[in-house]
Amino acid sequence: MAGTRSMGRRERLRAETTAEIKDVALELMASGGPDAITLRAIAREMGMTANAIYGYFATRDDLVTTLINDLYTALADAVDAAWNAAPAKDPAARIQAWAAAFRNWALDNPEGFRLIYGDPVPGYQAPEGGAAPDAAHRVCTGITALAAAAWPHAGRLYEGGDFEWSDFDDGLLAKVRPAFPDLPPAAVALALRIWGHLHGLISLEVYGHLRAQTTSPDKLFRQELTALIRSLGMAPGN
Amino acid sequence: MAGTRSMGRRERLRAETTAEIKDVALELMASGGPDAITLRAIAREMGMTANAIYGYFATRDDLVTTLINDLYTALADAVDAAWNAAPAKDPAARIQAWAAAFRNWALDNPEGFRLIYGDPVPGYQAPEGGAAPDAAHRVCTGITALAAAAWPHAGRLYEGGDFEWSDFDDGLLAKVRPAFPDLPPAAVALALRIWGHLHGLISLEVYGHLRAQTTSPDKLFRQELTALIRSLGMAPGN
DNA sequence: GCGAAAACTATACGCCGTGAAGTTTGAATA
DNA sequence: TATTCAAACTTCACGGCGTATAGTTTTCGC
Repeated sequence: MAGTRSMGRRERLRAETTAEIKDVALELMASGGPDAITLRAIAREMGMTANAIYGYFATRDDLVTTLINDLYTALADAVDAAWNAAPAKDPAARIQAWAAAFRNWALDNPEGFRLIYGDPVPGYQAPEGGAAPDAAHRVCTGITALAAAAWPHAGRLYEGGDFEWSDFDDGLLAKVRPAFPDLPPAAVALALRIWGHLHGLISLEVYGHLRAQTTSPDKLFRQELTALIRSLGMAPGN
Repeated sequence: MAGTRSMGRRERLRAETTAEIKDVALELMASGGPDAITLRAIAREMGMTANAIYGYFATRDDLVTTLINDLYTALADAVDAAWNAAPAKDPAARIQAWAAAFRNWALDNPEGFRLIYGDPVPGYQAPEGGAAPDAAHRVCTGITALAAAAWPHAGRLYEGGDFEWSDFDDGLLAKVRPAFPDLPPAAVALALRIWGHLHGLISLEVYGHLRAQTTSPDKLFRQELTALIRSLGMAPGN
């Protein structure tokens, strides 16, 4: 927690308790799935009463929303880091690193993935401008960077499709267009499609649907990456 | 329900009650999401006691499992029908019809889609050889048919990848190999990847994640289909 | 008509989220 | 230092949930 030092004792304790609630909630989720996130269970674990948590989160759904925000931000951080760690001179390697980081995060945090991309809260609506939409836009921007890196090779394959800027969300464009001023709308559409491809395989795997079909999801994902790089007009490394 | 006529009065009533329980459960799910499937709510709607349902389903999860089986079978029927309705002479049209049917079913039955592909029951494991794995294999077989139809054009693009028959589930292969005796393992891998592509875009849309990025998911999916057909070495129609 | 089995109800237990009201605690102020 | 007051926390309560156990009613086969 940043700035803990500058707070008064009271605020510091409050911040620590808030953090502990979230930590315990994540532990419970890791061991028992999203449904195990229970105010009473958290309180039990912390030696408190369930109602005490209402001093920190207005409602159980509020707590879950906060967890989603945190997790989505962590996911976005992870893929950004992988992207930045790969050599900028080698777009194919960057793309592979990005996608592999995405899948690895999902496999390492399956319950987190479910919480982010599933819908644990019935009728849950992400608040406008919250951390989760921001993280979602970061992820999409990452894929757009991926598409942008490949656009010199792939553009001629995917241009057209009569996409216009008005087809996309303003918040997303606010992140994407300044970063890649020369990119056409078709490139953003390509990015969203790539997102869909990766998300599909990963979520089938995380939710256990792939397991019923193949014993080698790793191999399948590797093949997917190779095909992705090729479909972007580039040559896959190693 | 088949064979209703030949049953005794008792069995008939029993079958009707069972069907009503499932119907009410589906209605509740449609209006309030999977969490609204509650034994007490169903019983209330039927003018019964919640415990009466235990005469028909051993547990709430059993009921949900049955619903998943029914829904997955309905989905498999829908895509099979679309496939068969398109002219066999035009593989591209068949593929497009299949994929469009998949998406339409999902958009028409979003809660059903969640029930099938999400994980409403924590730690839920599909029983071996049940209706749901069977429907899953049917869906995968459908996509394999799709890959098989395109294999004459697409094979050279996707062969290799060192896939072997042992990489795939026996139940799936039992359906796939007799139907397409000449197909190599790489074609099944391609089919699973295509499944992933479609599933990804559709599930992002059903779960509301696409809405935060684009206002034209239809256009995006149309583009996806065009790219799919092209990536299979064929020419997209209209 | 009768006995058995099936269908259903009644009651109860332990979970859950959450609201209202009361109590403790600790920091700021007079 | 004594007082005050808000924050932190507890207690009690309500209704909803799945489900186990036991009891009651209905209905079919003989």
